[in-house]
Amino acid sequence: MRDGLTRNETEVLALIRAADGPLTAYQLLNRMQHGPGAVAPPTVYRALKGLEDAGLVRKIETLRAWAAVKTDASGVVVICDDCGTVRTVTAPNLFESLHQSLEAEGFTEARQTIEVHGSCSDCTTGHRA
Amino acid sequence: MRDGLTRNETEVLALIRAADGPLTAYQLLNRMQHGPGAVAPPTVYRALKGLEDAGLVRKIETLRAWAAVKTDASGVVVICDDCGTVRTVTAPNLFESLHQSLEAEGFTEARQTIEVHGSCSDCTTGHRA
DNA sequence: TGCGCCCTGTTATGTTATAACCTAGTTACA
DNA sequence: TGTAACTAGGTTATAACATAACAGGGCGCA
Repeated sequence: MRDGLTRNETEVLALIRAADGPLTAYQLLNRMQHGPGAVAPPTVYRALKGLEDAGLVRKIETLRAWAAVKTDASGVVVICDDCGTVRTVTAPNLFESLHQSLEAEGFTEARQTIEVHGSCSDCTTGHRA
Repeated sequence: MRDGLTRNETEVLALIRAADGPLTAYQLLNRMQHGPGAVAPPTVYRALKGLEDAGLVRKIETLRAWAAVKTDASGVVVICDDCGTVRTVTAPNLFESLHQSLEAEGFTEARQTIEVHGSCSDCTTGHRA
């Protein structure tokens, strides 16, 4: 039974939360190496695994990077390719619709990955170049 | 203007179509090396890029593997974790629902990745262990 | 004290993907 | 014919991502 985060998990979570967008495992590794002590890839990946199991962090498959997005949210992951931010957008109908389509095929879903790339409202309306 | 497939593209497409499930780039590489001539990773990746641009194959992000699935199909990618097969399931309502949710957020979609893992009807009904 | 468990460190390696540069064939056209 | 422009492909090297396997230390507890 796990009731808290380990030292490495805490550090990784803090780094991800402090970042503007998702971070790759090796970006995390670099940042951790600026502190004291040696850090190797397995340290980062173990922490990410723990955080993912705890539902605190999620891997963005299309970016091979990790974001502080709740995994239990019934939302799709939305990635702005201009500013790099990642959010979830709730789309309850979507999951219902998906489930129905799959059920009709006799397919039993275990997990979905739904990631949408595009441009967020801030970037579209020209807040940035 | 491209009006046909190159030699490497033809070979890669044939290998993917002949396979039961998706193949990784390095599985393709191995199979191509059984033929005459040297083959290196860029050869495979270039061919995959061409086939993807032509809409003939698609990368399954969650598997880091490639399948002969049309990219223009308005369907979600469905992967059976038991037998490894990949198909698309059409879910027109889903894309409509997704588009509406994103529009409401002011998000302009460029491309979606929707992959569902689970168990297909054949495997669920016990045709296999 | 001794055992098991969890977390961490360490070394090495496996896997996936691309950069950069070079060569050959084809076409277009002055 | 000569050559510029383009496309495909080959080659070398390396970048980027991920995990296997083993060792040690701290802690709870019989």
